[in-house]
Amino acid sequence: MENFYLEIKHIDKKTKARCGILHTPHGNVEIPMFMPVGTLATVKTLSPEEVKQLGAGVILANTYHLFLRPGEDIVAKAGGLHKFMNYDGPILTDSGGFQVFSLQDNRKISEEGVTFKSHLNGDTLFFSPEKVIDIEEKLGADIIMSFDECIPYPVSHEYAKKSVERTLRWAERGLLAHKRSDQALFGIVQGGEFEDLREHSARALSQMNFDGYSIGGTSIGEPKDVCLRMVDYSLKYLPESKPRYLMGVGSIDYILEGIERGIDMFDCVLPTRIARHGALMTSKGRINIKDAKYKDDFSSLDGECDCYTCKNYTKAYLRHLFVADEAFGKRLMSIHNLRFLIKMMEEARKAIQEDRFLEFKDSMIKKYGDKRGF
RNA sequence: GCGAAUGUGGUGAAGAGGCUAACACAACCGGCUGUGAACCGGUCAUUCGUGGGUUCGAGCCCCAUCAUUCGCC
Repeated sequence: MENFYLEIKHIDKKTKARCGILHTPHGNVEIPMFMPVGTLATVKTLSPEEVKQLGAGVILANTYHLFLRPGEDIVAKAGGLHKFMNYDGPILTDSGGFQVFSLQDNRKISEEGVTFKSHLNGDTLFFSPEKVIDIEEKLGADIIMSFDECIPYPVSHEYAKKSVERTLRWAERGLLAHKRSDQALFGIVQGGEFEDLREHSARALSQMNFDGYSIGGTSIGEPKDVCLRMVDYSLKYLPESKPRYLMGVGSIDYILEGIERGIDMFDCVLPTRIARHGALMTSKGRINIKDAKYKDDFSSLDGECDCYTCKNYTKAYLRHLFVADEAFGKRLMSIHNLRFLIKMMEEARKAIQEDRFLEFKDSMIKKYGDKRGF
């Protein structure tokens, strides 16, 4: 695909961390980046303008959810996702592989695809790699993901192998089915915690010439060292010239570990979800705004933050809004958490440019080291 | 002053003689990682207005007392 490519500007001298620009049909974005999740074609509680103001490069939306409601044909009729949700920046659609994984009890996997039951009304439905690509083409995101099976952890080598092989065949089928030339298609490395399978998956996908590659199957309850091993095994065999996307990772330490290893893109529901539930990422660690100690704390959330929330509101007010279950509170806290992560990415890019990513990472981790991880 | 009803945690209350007083809300504290998620989990009455009695055993039965509410003077 022509108008989609990664321009690597600099690689940190002491690590594999890299920074640069990802060119997409809806604008250029800097990497490494964090992508806010807007499953249902909206980052919950925020307007597209707000998301943009936070400095977010890409918004994620979900094939599975939009297929169920309102349906890809409605979105196509609206003129595609960008018009439908009034966002002119780059959009990425996840394939639904992860959703099918979380539907575990209500699905059946075969060579052809996955039969599953809608979580909305119990309808029996079917996804094949071709069907998913067809939906994603109708949705019209800039980056689309191929349909994969996200295997659980732990899992036997035997099952992981069988699954990886099938996911590779699905990747190939998706690639063949993909017709639109204005959408980048990413392949997804799987293979559980097994080095040989990750290698096989990454090598095989690399030969298929996707526009980018992502690492899937992490952040599903495995210990941190296992997660990082899976990333290492996968990354080793992926082409350096293409964007690399670590799916579903959004905690501060994991993101930094990922960047150090050469990951360019991250997405996660964590910042927005925990914000709606009253947890905030601050330069002093995580805080739960509902704690009684903030009842009369009229200081800002985070003195080092430049977001709208921190510049204009106090902890006491945020706590009040949260306790009173006011929508505005969830919005203010989502703004903050997203800005916090996005700002961290901005600082990480700068650190990479200046060959001091390791120092940056260590100082960040030191700040959070004794606190609970996000 | 007389009559009636009711007294269980911060609140609304279950509980009609038998294990550690249900449940909900509030409060307090956690968690959430390609959003089935404005969700989930934990803690929260050594004690039933008070005092006495009956009973192997009482929040539940009896007596007294206090309080509250309603009705009548």
